[in-house]
Formats: sequence, C-alpha cells, structure tokens
Amino acid sequence: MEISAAQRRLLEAAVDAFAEHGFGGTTTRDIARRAGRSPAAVYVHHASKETLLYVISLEGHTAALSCLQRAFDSCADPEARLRAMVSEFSAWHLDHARLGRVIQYELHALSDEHRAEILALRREFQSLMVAALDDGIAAGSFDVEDVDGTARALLSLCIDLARWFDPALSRHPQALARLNADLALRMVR
Amino acid sequence: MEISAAQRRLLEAAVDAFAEHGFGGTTTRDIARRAGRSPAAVYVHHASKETLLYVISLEGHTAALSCLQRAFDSCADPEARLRAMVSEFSAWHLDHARLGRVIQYELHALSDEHRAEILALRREFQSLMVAALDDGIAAGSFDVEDVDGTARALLSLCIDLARWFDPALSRHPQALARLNADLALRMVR
DNA sequence: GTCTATATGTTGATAGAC
DNA sequence: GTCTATCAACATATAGAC
Repeated sequence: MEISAAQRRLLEAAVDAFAEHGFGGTTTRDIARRAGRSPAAVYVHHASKETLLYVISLEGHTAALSCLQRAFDSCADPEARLRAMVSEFSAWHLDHARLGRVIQYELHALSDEHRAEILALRREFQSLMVAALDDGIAAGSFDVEDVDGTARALLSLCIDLARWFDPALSRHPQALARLNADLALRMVR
Repeated sequence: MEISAAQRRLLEAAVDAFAEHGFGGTTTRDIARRAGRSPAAVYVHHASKETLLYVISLEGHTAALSCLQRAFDSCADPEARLRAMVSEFSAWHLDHARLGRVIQYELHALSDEHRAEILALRREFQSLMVAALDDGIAAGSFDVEDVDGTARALLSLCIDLARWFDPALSRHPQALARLNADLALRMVR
C-alpha cells in the first residue's frame, strides 16, 4: 500500500504531536493544524487516530530494525559488528528522537491486535543482539555471563536516548553514539 | 502538608491509570473508579488532574533520589559504592515500575512551573552519579574518558527498566539489578 | 481531493443535597 | 467528608457542499 504525500504529511504531524503531548493528549484537530489541513482532512487519508499511531509504530519499528540489521550485516568481526550495531542504533534514536519516543512510549494506546503485531517485531531486536553476542562468545572475543540480560542492557543504552535527547539542546549526537559503542565493548569483554 | 488516606488512595489510583493509559488517556472518572470513589471525590482531595501528576512526580523523584543518595552514602570504596548505586537504583525502578513509568514518561503533561521544578530535581541524579565517578577516578579505581556521558549511560541502564519491566512476567528483579551493577563496573574499568 | 458544519459522546470540573 | 446530577467545553468522527 503506497502512502500519498498528503498521508505522509499527516503522519509527520502526528509524530510531532504524539511526541509532544502523548497519544491521549493529542487531538486530531492539532494533527490537522500541524499538517495545514482542516480537521476533516485527517479522516480522508487515515481511518482513525489509532491507525495513525499504528502506521507510525509499524514504520518506525521497521526502520529501526532495518538499521540494526544493516549494522549486523556490515561486519563479520564480532567487536566491529557490536560497535556498529550500538553506534548505528544509538544514532537512529538520536536522529529520530521524536519518532523514537512515540514508538517506544505510546504502545499502550494501540489496539490489542496492533500492539501484538508490534510486540512481535520488537522481539527481533533482542534476537539480533543476542546473535551478535553469541558470535563474539563463540569466537572467544566476548566474555558475557548473561547473554539475554546483556543484550537487553545494550538495547536499553540506545533506546533510552530517545527519552531525554533534544537536538536543540544537546551536544553532537555522534559523540553520544560513539560513547555508547565504547561502553558496549567494555560491557562484553 | 500531610496527605490523608483518601488523598493517598486517589494518588495510587492515578499512578496505575497514568502508567496504563498515559496522562492524556486517563479520565478523572477512571481514577475515581479505581479508588472506589465518585468522580466528584477526586476534586475534594486534589485540585486538578494535573496536580495529581505533579504530586506523583514530586514524590516519585524525591523517593528515587533518596534511594540513590542512600546508596551513595552507604560506601566509601568507589567500586562498592557504584555497585550499590546502580543495583539500588535499578531495584527501585523494578519495585516501582508503574510509578517509574509515570515520572519518567509523563513529564510533558505537567504545567511549565511544575515541570521546571521537577527538572531541577532530575539534575541531582546526574550530579550524584558524576560525583561517584569522579571519586573512583581520583582514587585510581576507574578509567573513564567521558564522565558526564558515562554517568548518563549508567542512569539510562537503570531508568530504562521501567519502560519494559512487568512484575507479572519477569520473575527475577534481583538478578536484573545485579546484572546492571556488574555491567556498570565493566563500563568504568 | 478540499472545506464548513455538525452529530454524538465524553471530558474536567462544579453545584448542591445529605 | 460522601454522593448524584450537571454544565460547558471539547473530543472523534461524519455529512454533504464544492
């Protein structure tokens, strides 16, 4: 299903509004106003406020997962691979802080079916990180006692950036991504 | 200002509701129902829905900060101190996951003045963690390049637990707190 | 596709009886 | 303090003109 320019504009307006006020605190009028449209225009292009969040969550998770997968595929060496994964996944949450905030903290507002679909996607992040750790352990590069827990912690380090990062206030995101990668390598060896 | 039993019950109901549906997605009727009261009873004990969130945020941040401060004070040795801080602060977010979710992710719904007050409190978490790292560096126990960034990452590790932890599904919070402490020490040496 | 106008239900908060 | 009843504003979503 293709997404038209008008749909895209409303989705971007919804991301901004949801990130700023939360799903429940956002009105469809606000979304319409941010997109420069009338309140009725929202429903020409999207079925409901909830489906806006669903499309945002689906696209956001897919993009973030692609980012992590690309980093996973980019290297064979376990250390370089983990560095790439943490650095790129951190950078994604810094470059898309508002989108990241919505997809990480507004899951509760999805319908049960939509939420289940998104939660299934989320398990793949953990699987990828576990695979990267297992590889490093098998190669003798990593010393990790609790693989699941360490994978969770590595993802936490990246995801939590979206909670507080403000591109208008914070120092260069590249330094943050690099620091997280440095810390990640310390955590596994 | 003392808080009566009726006020307390409504505050606890509000924490549950805000954690489940977000501030904007929660109705005062829902809060009243959870507390076993009529919708009007909310306004006998609290001035507004926003002041409920404010009191929750203030008490929550104060409690979490006390937790971190107690851990800071509990040890003189830099390594034992950092272990205590990360372990106790993690455990706090596991034991108070719903409260943690509200105070970490619903700040946007506070009035400007209330939010400024809470943000001032939040800077003390960072200061405490920086002090713990500086001590360890001065004592020659820690090797940390970016003190501010590492302190931020250590707090992230603890705080992000509140995002996903579900006491009904995850059975070993102590193991999570201990793992975070182990990872923290790896991050600084 | 665009809009204005509006149907229909819900919201935060209040009035006033007890 | 408790409640029922309610207000005025606002919500999501739709109807129908253009």
